[in-house]
Amino acid sequence: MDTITKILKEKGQRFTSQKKEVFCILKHKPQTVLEILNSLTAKNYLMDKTTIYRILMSFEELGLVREVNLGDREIRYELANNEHHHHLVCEKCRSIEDVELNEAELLREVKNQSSFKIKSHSLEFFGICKKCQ
Amino acid sequence: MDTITKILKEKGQRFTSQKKEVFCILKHKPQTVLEILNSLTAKNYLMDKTTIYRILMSFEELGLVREVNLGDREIRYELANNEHHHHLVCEKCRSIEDVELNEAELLREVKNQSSFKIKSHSLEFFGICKKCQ
DNA sequence: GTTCATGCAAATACTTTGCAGACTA
DNA sequence: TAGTCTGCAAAGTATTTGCATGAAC
Repeated sequence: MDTITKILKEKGQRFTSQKKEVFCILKHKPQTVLEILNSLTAKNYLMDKTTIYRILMSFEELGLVREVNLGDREIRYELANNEHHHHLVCEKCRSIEDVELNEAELLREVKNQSSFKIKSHSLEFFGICKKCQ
Repeated sequence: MDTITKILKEKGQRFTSQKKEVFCILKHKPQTVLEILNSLTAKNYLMDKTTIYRILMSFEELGLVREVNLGDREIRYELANNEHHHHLVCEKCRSIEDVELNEAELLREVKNQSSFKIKSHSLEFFGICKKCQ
């Protein structure tokens, strides 16, 4: 929460209460714009949809937030600075579990194959959760 | 192209020329609905947008097609049975490079951590391509 | 011939834009 | 106080739905 103010300040941007709320709500899990809106409403924090779109766009450009696709034709957003982790998505109940993996080996493999300069990656697993099996 | 007719038949579905065209167009690269429409138009094959939506939805349910997110707020579709591979996406020019990786080790790691039954996964890398560096 | 699929039109839903007023620094 | 940000309204896109016609088997 401290880095965010610094990053915003560097770009001459303001740290508003709306930005704070969006940032906090994203700590829980990746969410679509509508889900974020609903989460905020549930917390009794009313905010216009447009503002959410604008904040997400700005956060994404600043590298604070990244997109996640959980395979249901929706784009979700999650914090980028969170401990880097990946998702197990249940195709039945759509629940999300987190896993932490060591992907150093993978990155090395890519480096060997290509002169592409990797800055980030996204890795999602799809299947059936314990409950639904 | 043979498996597809079989899979469709099993579900009592028809193999139409529209489905064939969508299937073929997806061989080249992951594309959004609009991109598919444009690719087909360029080939002089006119098809209604609605039909593309419906075919993609059906292909996805049958496991023939999967979603890909290249980080630009668009959902693209690609063939699922293609040799399994991953993407290097250039954040500057938005070009896509393919890589093949051995992810057996990763899958094993997940298995150790969770009783989730994995059926598929998606892995994308973001960064800067050789040209744009 | 039966059943499923497509195209068109219309209805919804989602996202972006412009601008006046509010707020941060 | 200057300059950014927000909310509202409206415009612009994208996606879904319903139904009549057409195509596959």
